[in-house]
Amino acid sequence: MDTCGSRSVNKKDGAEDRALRWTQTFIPTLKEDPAEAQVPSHRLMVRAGLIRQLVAGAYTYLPLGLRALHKAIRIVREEMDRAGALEILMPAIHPAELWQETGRFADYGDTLMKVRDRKGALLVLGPTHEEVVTDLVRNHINSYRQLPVIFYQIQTKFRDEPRPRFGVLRTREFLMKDAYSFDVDVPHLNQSYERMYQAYCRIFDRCGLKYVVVEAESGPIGGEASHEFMVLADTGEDALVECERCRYAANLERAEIGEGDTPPPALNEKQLRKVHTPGRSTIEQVSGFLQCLPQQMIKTLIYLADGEPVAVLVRGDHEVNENKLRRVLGASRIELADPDTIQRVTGAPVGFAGPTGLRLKMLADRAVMLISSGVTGANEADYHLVGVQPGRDFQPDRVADLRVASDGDSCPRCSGTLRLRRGIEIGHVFKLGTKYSAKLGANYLDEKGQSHPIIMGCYGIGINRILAALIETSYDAKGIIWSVSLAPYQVLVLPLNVANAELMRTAERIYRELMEQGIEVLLDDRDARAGFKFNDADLIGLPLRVVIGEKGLQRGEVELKWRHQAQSFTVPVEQAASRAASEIRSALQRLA
RNA sequence: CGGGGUGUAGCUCAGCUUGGUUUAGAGCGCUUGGUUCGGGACCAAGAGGUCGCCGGUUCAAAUCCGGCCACCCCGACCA
Repeated sequence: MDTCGSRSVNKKDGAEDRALRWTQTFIPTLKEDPAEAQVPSHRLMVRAGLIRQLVAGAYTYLPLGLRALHKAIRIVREEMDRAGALEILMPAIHPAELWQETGRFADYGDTLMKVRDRKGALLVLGPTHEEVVTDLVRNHINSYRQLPVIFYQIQTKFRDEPRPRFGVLRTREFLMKDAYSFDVDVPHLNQSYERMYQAYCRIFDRCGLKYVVVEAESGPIGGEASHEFMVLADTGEDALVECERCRYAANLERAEIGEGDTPPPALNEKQLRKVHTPGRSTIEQVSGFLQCLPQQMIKTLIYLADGEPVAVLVRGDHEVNENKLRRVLGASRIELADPDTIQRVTGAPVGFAGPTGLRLKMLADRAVMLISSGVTGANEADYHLVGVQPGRDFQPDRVADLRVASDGDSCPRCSGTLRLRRGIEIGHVFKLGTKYSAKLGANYLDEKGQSHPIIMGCYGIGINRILAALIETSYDAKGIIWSVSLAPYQVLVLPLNVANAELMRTAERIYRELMEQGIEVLLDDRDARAGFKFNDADLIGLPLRVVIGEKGLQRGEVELKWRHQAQSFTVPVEQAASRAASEIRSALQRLA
């Protein structure tokens, strides 16, 4: 590109600091909110000139956004290296056959992006890389002497999401740090896992994020244990619970519930009695019709566990947690039964099933057993039973924690209370075990020459989400409030009047001195009014602002202001750069 | 995939119901000149649009009808 063309208005600028002068870089700020942006991070990232959308779920990172992204990448890379993980770079295009080997070609379904090459061969755009690393390892690692090893990469992933949304929070193309550990046995896996877990804590601490670590379901990736790193935000897509008293926290998909359920008020019905409830099949309809509370009702759901029908009882105001159900039953596949099956096993249409007289394997949530007199379906169309007493009128085969936790439930670990929160998932660590190594034949030979599948773990971080999550939790009415560690630049030098030569000389000097001290600085050399520049400064949210104005200069002073603080302070001109530099250094120190 | 919404200038939107005085508009942004200059200034003159695409109705379509596409929202789904 020709840099000497029409844009070189400021002739004194060399190419070397182009990115450091506002007039020479590209920061397209917007005064108005973009119509499509719903959440704060999306709105502000667009308005502050960090990103622009190309299609649904794919964004261009502009210079400011890219700088912040690079900051996050750098922190992640430093901590991965420090934890002893080895950086590699795997391809984004994978042969479909590799995915068919593990069965995930089918499991991933439409989320997998597929392309055909010129020969007609089917390729997959990698949504994650278990298959590819495991293929690498099976071909090149075969001895216990080569273990343990952790590989990681920072690479673009592709997932054809059913619904990309919330700006950079859920996209079809995104940057992910994915790491994979390989160990000889579970104790060693646990060590690798712990190492990654600690590295994640350091990464997110350094980013300045406030996060909680929650116990999580491992999802379709499989495995036995997993934790998610969540940034609490009302706009987050994930629901989780957090104990008010102890450190217990879990994704809602996983959250256990303590035994402290309080029984609902008893009905006035002591005897079992059949009542006519024409056309009332939902909890809402029946409780309204019979003038009872939903929590006095017993909801009877017929599930198919690996094809076998089972009855699952929960209180009317509760929901079944299918993950818990699957685990309790030891089943691999759980689904709600179809209407035909329900008619066949209960003798009634959907909405009238009940435990009394039901000849089926029956599981009940603990809260159900505390109902002293309840309402439930009569296994007969248009009839319900009232005065139902667990133990007397039915006896489940098993009582367990089967429901989705809700706000106010008791903590499974202490006597505290669980609170429902929303969060943004920024990192996830899993113990995979041998799921992939067994399928792909990634084995090692032990000291005795015996072959075993390698024990794996996998560890992901959504790099783009780090930025979005930070902004989502750190902004005000004026704009973004960056942490020092992720900010695209650390200091903004803002001369108020670029036409004043002496003032500009001072600004340039402070700017040079800051650069010499290794501080990342942006000089707002635009010929614009003060208010305009202040508003843009607040919008892009650089941590420290140095304002050089005529009045201050007459007193020999410049103004320093932290973006996150309301008050500014003045320092003598000659100390401005060193003071700003030391402020930044100590702020960085606090995050390290 | 189901339901809803929106596509008009770089951005935010009006105009569409009731087709023709609209030669397609406003504000912001952009260009030029001037006045201003510590919290999104003012005046003047400009540049910028196949009204998402294709077809239909009509003497006449941004406006009515049909189809398609894109984007957004709710749900389902999902790291």
